[in-house]
Amino acid sequence: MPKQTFQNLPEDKKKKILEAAKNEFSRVSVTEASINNIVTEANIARGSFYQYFESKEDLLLFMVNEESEEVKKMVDKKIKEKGDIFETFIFFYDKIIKTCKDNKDKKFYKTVFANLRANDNIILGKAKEEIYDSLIKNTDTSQFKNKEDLNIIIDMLNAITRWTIIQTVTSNNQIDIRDKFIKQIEYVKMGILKN
Amino acid sequence: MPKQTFQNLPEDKKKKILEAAKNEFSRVSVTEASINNIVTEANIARGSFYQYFESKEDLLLFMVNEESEEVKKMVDKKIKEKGDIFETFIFFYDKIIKTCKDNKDKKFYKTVFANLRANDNIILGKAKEEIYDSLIKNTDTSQFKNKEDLNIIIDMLNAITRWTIIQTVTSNNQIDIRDKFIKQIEYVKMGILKN
DNA sequence: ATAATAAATGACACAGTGTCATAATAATGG
DNA sequence: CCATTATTATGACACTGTGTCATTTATTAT
Repeated sequence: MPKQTFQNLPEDKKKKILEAAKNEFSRVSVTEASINNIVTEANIARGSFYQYFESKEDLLLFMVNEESEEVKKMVDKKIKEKGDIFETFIFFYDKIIKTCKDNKDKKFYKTVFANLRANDNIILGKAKEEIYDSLIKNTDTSQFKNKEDLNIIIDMLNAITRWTIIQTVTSNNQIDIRDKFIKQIEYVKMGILKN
Repeated sequence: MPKQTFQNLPEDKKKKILEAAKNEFSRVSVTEASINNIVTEANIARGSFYQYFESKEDLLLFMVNEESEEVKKMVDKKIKEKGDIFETFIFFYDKIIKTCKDNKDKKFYKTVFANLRANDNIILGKAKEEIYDSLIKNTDTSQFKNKEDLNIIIDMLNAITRWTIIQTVTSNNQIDIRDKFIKQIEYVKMGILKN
């Protein structure tokens, strides 16, 4: 989280810094991002950056967090509606892709997702845990063969959805990919094999 | 691929360089890896590195390639044996994990896998395409509900396996994770829902 | 022995990092 | 109102790293 100093800043200054950061993080991954570029564009001294943030990772996390919270709320609502875990994961996928497409941030989220580490989650920070908990609590397992395996199933759906999101973001024919995704979810529900 | 100059080097010199590189790549991701560290440990001049390799990415790819080829051959053999795509993916998983555990390289593969980009595949280079082709060609789809969806199914299995590998490599209780993986594959085969 | 080819070297110019002592600005209260 | 204290801003500094290239050294072939 950004330091208090940053929080205290006048709105327009904050905005300018975040804008500059967004440009840099749209260009390259966090690791390759240059603090120099950010401070130059934002017209602040190099030292100031370190007054505001622990690191560039800290800054990026902060920028992504807000959106994570948003998605969390919507997913939470969705699962509570019908308890349908499959529908909810498709909804989650659509939500993320929509976020990527929002014109302003187009390149930003694309770059962020494409440069996730193998181990990183799409949803970061505590929002991730909270979504997981909500899914566990609110999923209707009455039609499941085995209710105790809910966590395993969520994990699997997560793996598939995550991979699809990344494919989508780094590709062009996005409709095709979504169709495949829907089919995959169907297979998970009903099985690949006959009988 | 390394330049001819590197290929021409005496074996022990090559070995020393690869050894140094392995240490560095075990420490941090490619992006963070320092060519300086490698040349210092290998006792070669900085300029020499660039006589041998295009970049550190080039070097890492070369180091991983051999293993990729190895895995490719074994997977190819496996799928040709019975045509069982599910069994083959589990076999693939076990193969990769075994590679990671090979004492010498323990940290190396762990670091490599943990630092994959979202979009990178576990198997790199042309070996990846070849495995895919072989799976498509040799899978027995006679029990499938829909033979035409084989590519979609492979994609899904790939997503799940990939995620499991990464979880395994970056975690401790690996047996637990493998068990979950087996269950997930079973669900994919038979479906989560009753009837 | 000499010419030609290949390999090795490290200085160079550049880009980026995080820190820190100091300067500028704002807030507080007597 | 000024003085003191707290907060914010600054950029030089010492580092570590990058890729290049003219030059030196070694090897090979004639």
